[in-house]
Amino acid sequence: MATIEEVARAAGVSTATVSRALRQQPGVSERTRQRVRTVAEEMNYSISRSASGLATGRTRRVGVLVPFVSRWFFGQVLAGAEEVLRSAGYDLMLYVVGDEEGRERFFRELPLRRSVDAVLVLTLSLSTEESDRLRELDVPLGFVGGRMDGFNSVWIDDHGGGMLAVRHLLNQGHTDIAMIHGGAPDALNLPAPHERCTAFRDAMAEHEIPVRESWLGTGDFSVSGGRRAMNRILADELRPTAVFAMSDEMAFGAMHALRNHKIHVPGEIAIVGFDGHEMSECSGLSTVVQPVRQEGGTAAKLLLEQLEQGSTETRDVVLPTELVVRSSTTGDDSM
Amino acid sequence: MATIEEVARAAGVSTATVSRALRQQPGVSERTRQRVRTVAEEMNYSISRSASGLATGRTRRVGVLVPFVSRWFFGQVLAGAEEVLRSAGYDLMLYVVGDEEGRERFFRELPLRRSVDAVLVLTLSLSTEESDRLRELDVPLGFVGGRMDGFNSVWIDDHGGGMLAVRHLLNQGHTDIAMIHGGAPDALNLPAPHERCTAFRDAMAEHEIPVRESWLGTGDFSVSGGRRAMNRILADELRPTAVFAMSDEMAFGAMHALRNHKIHVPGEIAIVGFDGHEMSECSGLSTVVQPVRQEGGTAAKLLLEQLEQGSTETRDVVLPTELVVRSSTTGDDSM
DNA sequence: TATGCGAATGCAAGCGCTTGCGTTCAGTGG
DNA sequence: CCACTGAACGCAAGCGCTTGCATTCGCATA
Repeated sequence: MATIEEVARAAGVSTATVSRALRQQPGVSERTRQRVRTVAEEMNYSISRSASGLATGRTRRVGVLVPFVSRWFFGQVLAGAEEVLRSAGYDLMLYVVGDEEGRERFFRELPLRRSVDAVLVLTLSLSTEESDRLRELDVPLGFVGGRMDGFNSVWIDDHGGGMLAVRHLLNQGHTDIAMIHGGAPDALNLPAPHERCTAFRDAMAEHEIPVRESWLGTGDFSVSGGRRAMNRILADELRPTAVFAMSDEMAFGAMHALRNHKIHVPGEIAIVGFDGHEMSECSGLSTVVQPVRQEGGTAAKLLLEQLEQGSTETRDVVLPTELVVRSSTTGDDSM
Repeated sequence: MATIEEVARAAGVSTATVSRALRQQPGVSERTRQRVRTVAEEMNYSISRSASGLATGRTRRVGVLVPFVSRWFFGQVLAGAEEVLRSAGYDLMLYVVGDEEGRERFFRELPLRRSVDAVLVLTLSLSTEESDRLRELDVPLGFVGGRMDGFNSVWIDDHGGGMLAVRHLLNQGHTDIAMIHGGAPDALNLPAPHERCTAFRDAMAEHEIPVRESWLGTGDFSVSGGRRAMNRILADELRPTAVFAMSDEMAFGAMHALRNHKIHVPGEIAIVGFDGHEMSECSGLSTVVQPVRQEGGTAAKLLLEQLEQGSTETRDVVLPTELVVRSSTTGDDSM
């Protein structure tokens, strides 16, 4: 594997010139630059990131933290970020810090210290200590899923989105509305889920409809959780006529539960989700669509911009949501 | 950010000793080792991967290639690999090479040259040139989803799994069986999908049942593709009584299509999938479960083993599949 | 022809580690 | 008491780049 030294010798120039030529820096004549490039290509030369990193102090690598990779939402966000990073010539180092143990270890050892130019946190709720620990890294930071001091933040209007969903149900004439939320401390205790909850209560309050507590279920953002929550709600003496699920996956679970109970959707119970999961269309699920990939991509872009400017100034971006109505809330589809 | 130099000075030893102490190498007394460790911790020292990499020629990084991240299957495999790599102290560099453009660029530039100790390819069918290009890297290679020369390979018995599924249908008395496969050149043109197809034909042949070509649909491994395929099959003058879908996601799509046509599952048409997708349980889908996470984890382990032994010898591992029967093929569940 | 001046290029000192080898030193057997 | 030994430790030469500064060179200007 050729080194810059060998390329320099082969091209009859110094290593300095090779370095400058290959990195498009000024101070090299066009003739020389071409020759160096050709020689380098012929020798199948590729720069040693380690050496380059040592010399410059920059790694051209971005660390990305996710709680899971195997869930649709995170996969999408990750894909969006990866695409932007890759086309900017940055490598992406993936850290999955879902379980408590891995997480604890991650923040203790902080393996990305000195090995990453920036860090992107995807929808992972950080404790104060954890975010401080990241700030100590002294590199540009990005966050998807809420606003965060010192982080370039990208999020959606969760409250607005939630209102969209619940008002839609209310407009259909529903008053007996149940809600399936994420989880106890709201699962990942992110602002997003909480906002959607608040939106539910606010929309109900708008119409002066009291919220029935036994119609509030917990589904930890999973399909099976959604099903369990729905079953629990159905165990109540009264039955709602509509359900607002805070994620599509929980909505899917709920729909399965309803099917098992032979309860017709939307005839007997209407249901609306949140996310715009790829399967929502097939399932005929009405949902609040968020631009998932774009969230990851935008966050990556903000990060790269800050990296290039070398500034410490962070930016915030709020992305739009949109209600897509399907057969799970309107009877006009065969269901 | 402290360097080894500063730690050495603070601990009153040479950098050599610090290096050896921290890396658990012999030649340091226990007393010294402890002192160094304490000092390093106090100073919040962390090694510079670049410098270390330059000096040793090893990066403690593994490159992972995936065609997508946002699909359940890939997410799971990736998660399995990540976990193993992380706990072995390796960082994972993610490369998504789904689209043709990114892929072409990836193999041309080969950004992981010199920046990775090993490469893991997840269910991505490589052309001969592409795999040769990886072999040129001269690092241990791993592959999930089939056998590959020069790669530590992990796969499942796709043919056996397919037989399991189809025989199950046959045993239920079905003879009119349709199949939804991945895609034209079998989508990612991996051995796996092809094997499952062959299994279908073999199982049918076992029972001397001819395959009806108009009951073979193409669903590109997606939910919507599965739905389309099912619709196309239903457009045939004859209607099958069972369907074998080569992936759960396509099976989900097919089930939605059936529901839209008000065709009862399994009463009128039974359906069996392949994968063990997390939603298969909720959907009551019978399926051939494969140990997805484990596939990623095993491949990572093989890679690490080879890395540690420094050998060039690769290994192959075949993981088991299992048929899980649910309500989509047996009527005993309310569906 | 002498002089000046950019542009092009080379020199060499790092960047922060690792590691082969030499040195020191306490302990041991003769 | 001395030579010897092995463990513990330090020296310093890299690893392959980048980059500030010095040098060279071609060419226009005086």
